[in-house]
Amino acid sequence: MTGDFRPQSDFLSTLTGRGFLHQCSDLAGLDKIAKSGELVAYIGFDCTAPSLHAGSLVQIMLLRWLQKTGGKPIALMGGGTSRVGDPSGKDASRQLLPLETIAANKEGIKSVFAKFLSFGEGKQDAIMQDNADWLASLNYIDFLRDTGRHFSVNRMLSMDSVKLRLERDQELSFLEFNYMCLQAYDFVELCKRHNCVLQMGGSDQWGNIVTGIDLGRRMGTRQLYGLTSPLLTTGSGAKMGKTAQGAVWLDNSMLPPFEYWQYWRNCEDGDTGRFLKLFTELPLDEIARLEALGGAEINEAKKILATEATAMVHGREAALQAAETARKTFEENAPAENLPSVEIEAAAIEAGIGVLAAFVKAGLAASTGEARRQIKGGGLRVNDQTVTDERALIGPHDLTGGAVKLSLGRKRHVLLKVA
RNA sequence: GGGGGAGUGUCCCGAGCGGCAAAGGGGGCGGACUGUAAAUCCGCUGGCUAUGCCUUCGUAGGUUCGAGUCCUACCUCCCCCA
Repeated sequence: MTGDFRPQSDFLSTLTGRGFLHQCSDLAGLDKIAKSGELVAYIGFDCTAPSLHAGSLVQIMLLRWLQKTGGKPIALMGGGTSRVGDPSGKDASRQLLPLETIAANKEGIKSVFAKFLSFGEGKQDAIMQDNADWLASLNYIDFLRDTGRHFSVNRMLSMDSVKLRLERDQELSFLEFNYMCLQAYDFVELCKRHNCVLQMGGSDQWGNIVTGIDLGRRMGTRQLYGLTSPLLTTGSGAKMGKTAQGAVWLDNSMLPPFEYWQYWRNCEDGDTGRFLKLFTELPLDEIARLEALGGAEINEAKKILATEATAMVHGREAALQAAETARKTFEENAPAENLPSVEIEAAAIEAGIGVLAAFVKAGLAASTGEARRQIKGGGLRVNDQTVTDERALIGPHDLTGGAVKLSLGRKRHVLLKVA
């Protein structure tokens, strides 16, 4: 997509070099602005969840690189659009969120951004905006008159996202159709308020971004630009940021640093280089070296990936600790006191707790039934001893340093600690 | 408005003569093999105080010893005609 264009700006050369660039509306034009040091850009984020997960990490890194290369990042919260509900969930299962929840979610998300961006009042400082500020008070008639007339339905119908739906005879509600209008309006509004001329996003946002650029032109803003990142999947095609246990949250209260570290450590061989470029800030030549490691040596690269990626979210100390915990656990098969833990009352241990209940309590099994099945399959271990009797009890004699180590499979370990 | 079809295991797709906790996939989890990878092979994939009990096939009723299966009404979606 980038052709042979050689960007002059630090921003675009970083993006192209690291594999962030999928499409851009005008590379040369954008490059010029980026080089001038006046680039203000935004990315929109949903605030339907209390935090962000690894699926948004590419977007977050885009903003981070923007700031590091002299630009001003804007994180736009979809507080206004969240009030309408998510249109893409076609079964009405997605509820409208109460305003307080949206507010709380915004706070959580902001704390994630704070780890990646420096916020403030300065020229290059990141800011957070909420489109509820302008969308919530929007008057329908005014909107139609001032903005609505600039949207070409013909054009919108020709966009892939819409066209596909029509061709497949899938329902496309008016509400959903309007999302791109609102998003386009956001872009224009941010341009007016903050001189923001670039919207970035995942490649699935391309149509919406272009609609915004178009609206800007019709409404007489400066020339706007759009840029998308590739939609990330793992080598085997799975969506980034989701595992069976749930999303890979970027918040230590929702996902312990150790598990975050593990997520990256367990990436597929073929993803290692790509991920190093996208999710760490190691120099490219260093990455090239790591990427070239063959066979089992690639594991060294994965550990570096895991530690670097974790350091960015949870701090270097926590990252090193996670690395050390993993080393003890997996390489030495030694007890590691910093594994994720769950507390249990002393009295319960005194009396003896059934293995089934213990694994459920530790969150390693969803139900006693599942725990039972795992035992049958040889998947559960207590202090590294495979459990064979589902009626076994865990008592004081199983404690080492006030904790029992419960394991599910090779990789998932939880310490049950006496409170 | 008229005619026809469909909604199944709370991840998805999808079979299902009145005996059904319900075939088969995919996905996921566990085991073996490895390198905490991939591929491959094997097992598991409603809940519980468990030789039994409870809840599941769009919703609510009905027939029946017994209903995912038959009947009625309703809801939702799709197709054809107007």
